[in-house]
Amino acid sequence: MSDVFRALDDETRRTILDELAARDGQTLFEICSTLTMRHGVSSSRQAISQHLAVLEAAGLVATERRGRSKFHYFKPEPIAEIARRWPPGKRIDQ
Amino acid sequence: MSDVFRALDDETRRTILDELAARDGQTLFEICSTLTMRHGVSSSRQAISQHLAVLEAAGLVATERRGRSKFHYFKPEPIAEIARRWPPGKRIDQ
DNA sequence: TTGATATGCAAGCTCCCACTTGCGTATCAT
DNA sequence: ATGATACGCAAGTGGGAGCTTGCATATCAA
Repeated sequence: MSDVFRALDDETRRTILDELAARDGQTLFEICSTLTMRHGVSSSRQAISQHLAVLEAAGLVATERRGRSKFHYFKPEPIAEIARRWPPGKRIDQ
Repeated sequence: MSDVFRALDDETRRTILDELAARDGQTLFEICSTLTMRHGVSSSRQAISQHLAVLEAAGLVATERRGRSKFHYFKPEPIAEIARRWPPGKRIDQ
């Protein structure tokens, strides 16, 4: 559970989640490309790979290997758990 | 916006939010006491004070001064924004 | 098999974050 | 005014996170 918050505490990892939420099932190289093209991110391949490992350990990304490629899928469940931990409607203030 | 994720990436700060969500409007000393009593946390007063400053900068906690006491209130809005950024029902997988 | 592709592992470096420590300030009771 | 209470500021320290670098592994095409 604490891995989720640590994983989300990084701008590059949040951008990766945005990108996977838009186009699911990308490989590492595809993610590296789209991060450089569409978003202004220009990190190395190893950096992105380590970011994906952190996201996977947190349960925010699931992976599937086919051949020499590894496809990545966004899993929104851990984020829904965050919203359930601090629901907005417990108090009546503001 | 990135301050919210950084603020949530700390076990003590998350416990403070839990505590304020349960009993809103506590002072710094009250928070120090309840953290030690109910939860197993035993941080110094200065540490808790700095944690509250981080939470306030992120918009997760609002404060109100009366006399020499400062009362702290939990604001769930930034967390609702997180849930809105990655909604669960965008895809049909899982 | 050879070479290219796609990814993984591990050590080292730098920098930021949480915590401590010491002092300072404002408010209240006596 | 004096002391006690409740909190704030700022410098210093230790540990962890992200990034790089270099090498290793596995898959596919020729």
